[in-house]
Amino acid sequence: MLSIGKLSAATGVKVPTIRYYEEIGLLPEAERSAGNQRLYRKEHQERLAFVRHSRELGFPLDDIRELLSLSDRPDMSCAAADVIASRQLAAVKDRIARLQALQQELERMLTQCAQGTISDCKVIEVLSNHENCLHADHGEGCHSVHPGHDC
Amino acid sequence: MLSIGKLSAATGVKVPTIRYYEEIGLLPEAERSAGNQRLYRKEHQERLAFVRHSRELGFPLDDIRELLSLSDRPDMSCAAADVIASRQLAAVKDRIARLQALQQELERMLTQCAQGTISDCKVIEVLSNHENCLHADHGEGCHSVHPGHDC
DNA sequence: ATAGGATCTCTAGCAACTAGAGGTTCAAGA
DNA sequence: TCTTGAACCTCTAGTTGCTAGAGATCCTAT
Repeated sequence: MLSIGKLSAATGVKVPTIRYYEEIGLLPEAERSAGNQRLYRKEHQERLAFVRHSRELGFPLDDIRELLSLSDRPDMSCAAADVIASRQLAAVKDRIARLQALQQELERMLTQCAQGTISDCKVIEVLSNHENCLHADHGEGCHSVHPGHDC
Repeated sequence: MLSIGKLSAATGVKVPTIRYYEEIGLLPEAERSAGNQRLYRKEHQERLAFVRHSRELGFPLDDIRELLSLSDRPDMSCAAADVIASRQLAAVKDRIARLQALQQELERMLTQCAQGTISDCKVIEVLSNHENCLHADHGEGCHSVHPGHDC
């Protein structure tokens, strides 16, 4: 039986975060000691490790909730888990592509900056002028944009 | 003189977001019509476009606030703007590296998944076992970890 | 027995918005 | 000119995934 502090140390998840996970139903309610303190076992530790690893992989808590409910039913097909992971993979690839474009643009900004005054600083200039930017439009087009604005 | 809706259409920033930016002091308080509706000019539009583009590049609002105050003082050295952009570039590179590791791991998960049942689903298994993961430790080590936990 | 670290609950706050309620103003058509 | 309905106003509350603090209680080691 682990205290919440030990569980935290064992999993690398902070104490208030563990309580938060319990509160939102991601972890079951812990047993309590005579003095009302939470007590955990190996199975809780494993579940929490699962959550932590999934979070590190970028899964939102709702997806983790779903994955947990899947792993509780080991006789089901894993197609659902596959779908979640695929969705996540697509999101990761998309984020990488966007970030690489941003990286290019930031590098361009920085190499052009002549270390002069603000009035000829390319950083500010690039940020001011949307026209000659590289970073927009990767795949599904310019997101969250109003009609009439083409970036 | 543009209404807030026209400004929104012109910049691609949603109406409530514009009001929010004004509320937090990122944009100056707008003039008002006789009927208390906000009115904007070209300079507001430019400032908002600057904010939007910076947000797209991932700058947090506080950095944008700083960049805006820099661009208001065109006689100063642009070293400060450089610092902000460099910081952002470093953050972007770091995020790319992490995401690429995640991508690898997700792909590994998915290719190993035999489309069987949950009980032999690699997706769930990989998420359960932290030991054989590739994604941890990129540069500054395992972040946000308690002493005693080595990931 | 006691000191002080760990735990408890509760509330509030962070970024960066988004959504809704309930009320007012503006612009275009009849 | 009137009317209608879209756009605007303010205000509050919600989102995600936590984090920080207050003030009280518990547990463990000396």
